[in-house]
This record gives sequence, C-alpha cells and structure tokens, in this order.
Amino acid sequence: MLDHRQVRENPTLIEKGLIRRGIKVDLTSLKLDSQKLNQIEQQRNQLQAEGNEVGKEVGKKIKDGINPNSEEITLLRNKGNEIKKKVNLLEEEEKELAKLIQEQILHLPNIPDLSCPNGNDESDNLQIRTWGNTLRGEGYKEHWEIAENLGLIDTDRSVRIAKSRFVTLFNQGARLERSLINFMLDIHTSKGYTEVLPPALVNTASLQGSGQLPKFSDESFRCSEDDLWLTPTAEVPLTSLHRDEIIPHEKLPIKYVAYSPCFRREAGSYGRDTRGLIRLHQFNKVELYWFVHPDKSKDAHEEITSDAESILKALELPYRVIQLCTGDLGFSASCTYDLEVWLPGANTFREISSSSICDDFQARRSSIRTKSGKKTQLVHTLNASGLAIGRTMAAILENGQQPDGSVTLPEALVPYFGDKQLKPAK
RNA sequence: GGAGAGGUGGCUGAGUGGUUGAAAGCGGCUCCCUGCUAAGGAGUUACAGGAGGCAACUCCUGUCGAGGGUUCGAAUCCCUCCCUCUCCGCCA
Repeated sequence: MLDHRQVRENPTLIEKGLIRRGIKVDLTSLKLDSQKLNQIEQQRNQLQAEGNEVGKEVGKKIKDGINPNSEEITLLRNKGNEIKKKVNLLEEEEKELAKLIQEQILHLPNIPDLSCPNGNDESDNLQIRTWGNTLRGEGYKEHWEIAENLGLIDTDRSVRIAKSRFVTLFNQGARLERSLINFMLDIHTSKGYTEVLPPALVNTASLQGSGQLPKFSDESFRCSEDDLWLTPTAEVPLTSLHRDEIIPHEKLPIKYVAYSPCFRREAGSYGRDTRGLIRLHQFNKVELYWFVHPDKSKDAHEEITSDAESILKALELPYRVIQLCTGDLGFSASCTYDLEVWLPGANTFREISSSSICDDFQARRSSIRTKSGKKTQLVHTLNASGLAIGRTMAAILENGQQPDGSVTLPEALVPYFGDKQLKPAK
C-alpha cells in the first residue's frame, strides 16, 4: 500500500512511478478527497474537544453539589447534545470518505525502484548473469515424459481425485519431492534462517497484508464458509507472522524459511503448460522471507537472491538471473530478480524462483514497524522462492536424464534421497 | 457440536458511569547513592491521527478485542460480531 500522505502531498511522484508500470492514473480526485478528509478530521477534533469540556464541566458542577436537574445543568446538556449531533454528521462523512480513499489506495501497486529497467512486458526484462552449462541438442526429453516413463507421476488418476492441474507422485517421485524439501530447508537453516511451518489456510487480512487482495481474489482458492483462503505462497502467512507488531530494531533482520503447499487457481492460463509439473493448482515451495531495517534492504535483496541461487548451484542446475522490467513487476514488488532454470528437454529457461523487494509496501499494509530510540518506522520486506519444488524436480529430471531413460541425481541430493539415480520400477 | 469463563498498557493484574490513558507489581530505560551489595533511592516507560514549533518539544483528538447504541460524560450500562481458555462429545 502506498502512503496516503504522499498521495496528498506529492501525487505526481506516484503517478510518474505508476506510469513506468504502464498504469495511467489520475490521482487528482484522490488527492482532493484526502485533503477533504484531513479537513473534516480537524473539524471533528475541535468539536470533540468542546464536547469533552462540556462533559467535564457537568461532572465538576454535580460534584460541587449543584442539582443535576437545575437549569444550569440542563443548558450544558443541551449544548453537549448539539455538539454530539454535529460530530455524528461529520463522522459519517469522514467514514465514507476514508473508505473510498482506502479502497483506491489498496488497488494501487508498489512504485518500481529507480534501478528497475523500464519496459512493457517480459521481452524487456534484463539478463543479469548466468551460471552453469546449458545442455543443448536433439533427443532431450521433457520432464513429464521422463517422469511418466519412470512411473513417478500419474496425471490421469489425479484428475480422478481432483481435476486437471493436479499431480500425484509415486515411488521415487514422491520420495524425490520429499528429499528436495528437506534438502532446501537444511541448507537455508544452516545459514541462519529460522524454519517455519505455517498454516496453509489464511484469513482475508493476511492476504490483504501481503498484497494478494483485494485485487487478485480470482487467483486464490477460498473457503467461503469460514472466510479463509488457501495460501498461494508462504509469503502470505510469513508476512502476517508480524502483522501489527513493532519489532525492536536489534531483532532485525529476521529471516524465515518456510516449506508450504501453495494453491493457485491459475485463472486465465488455460492451455498453457498443461502437462507435467510446471503449472499446477497445488505445488510445494520453500520460501525465504526477510524483515529488515529500511536502510539495509538493498543489500538484503542481493543476499536473499544469492541464498536462492545457492540451491541451484548445489543441485548443479544451470540458470540465469533476470531482472524484471517495470511492466512485468508483481503488485507488491519494487524490484524483482527471477531465477530461471535451464530445461534441456523443453529447450528453454523457466522461472524457478522470484526474488522481490517490497520496500515498505507490505509493511504498511500489515502495519509492521521497527523502533529505535523514539523513532518508529515501517520495516522493509523481501521474499524469494528457495525454490519451487515441482519445477526443481522437472529441472533435475531434464538435466540429469540419461540415454537409457534413467536420471542421474545431483550429488548433493544423494544423502537425502538415498540413491544416486532414478530407474524405472520393475 | 453442547456447557461455562474471559478478552485492560511489554507482562501480571486492579478498576462497574465523572479530570481513569487507566492503581499496584514485574520488566525496560535514565540518573543518584553505596562496603551490610545478586542491595537501595528518585524519575521515566503505549500507539495512531492532526495542529503549531516545522529540530530536541507543546497542544488537540481517538484507542481498555471489533463495531454499533444509551448518556452532557463509558474501560465501566445495552446490542451484535470476533477471538481465547476450561469441561463434555468427536477426532489425526
């Protein structure tokens, strides 16, 4: 959420920032509303002060022995009543206006960072660096084919259980998924991350706090009976872990790593990535999340990104780092690096992690602050996948595939998986 | 699901209509004192919004789970909702 004071005092700055995202808004009316709200607030404040004086006076007089039914008291009571009427009217107006303003501000995305390259869509994204040798050539199979041949997944039966875009893992597939989760959690916790296993269902306030609501309600599954939602990413519960808190500055930075299942409706993606493990309604993910002092968030972004990269390196998976342009940036982010893993079967790079800095955008929505001395200020938040498990498995299958149909696993994973390769079940 | 209890400041916990944003204790911070010392004393210690100085401050308003109501005046009375705890039932 953007600062409504900034909307009031410097709307052009916001307008310019949003134009970089390709969003053209005129904040003039919002600014006027905000000023009006400010004015009403002041009027109401003044009236309330008067009313409080009357109340005190009555109390004092009655205490001093003046008859509560005397004319003197009655006059004061009438005065108080009049003030109250006025206050009520103002309050009504104020509430409506505040709601109107809030609704509009909640729909505005974060302002892109100055370092974020301008652009319209993903074709304008910048490649920052690459790592590893990208296997290229004929004859590489796509991961779903490898997985089906090895008996790791069964798509048809998953449709029977749920619907399309769900997957069921079997045997070595299920085991591989499990070992990847453990592997990633171990690496991150060894670097000082605190492991968290959050609820998979979250309330509306949590979703709004991290920026998924109100704008993207189509993207999440909802349990309407209970007003709860299935988490689209652990970023949501992790943000809300400290919602409405003031974190002492000496406790920052706070670094969390969480495994969670993630649920996304994938509305509007019909026909894309229909096979395999790339785009599912339910997938597993290990997520990194930082709360940092606002002065330190820039460095933190590089660090959290490299923490995510370290998994790819450990798994010997070639990848590249892309900086998203302004037009491709997510709602809450001001700057994002995507890590894209190489898939030789698909002959393409695929996003496997997204590493974003949100500045104080989520912190303001969630009211997460830090205090040093008398100064209270909003913290900055960062998140990065570390990594998406399903896509990691796809990358391992495609990069480790052998001519005989088996898959050689990365060495670092062997202690977790318990075997060096995947072979067809007999 | 049934029955009951309760939600007050960082914590414990008073407070049932009138300068109570809130006693007391603990904790935190600041200063002082000091051979009865793993002690003593004094002070201070919520958040938000707004006005002014536009900096260290001063003032106003709101906030005792949330929202509404009664009243000149509510933490205190009434209504609705949310949440927590205990017991029973069910259950991994």
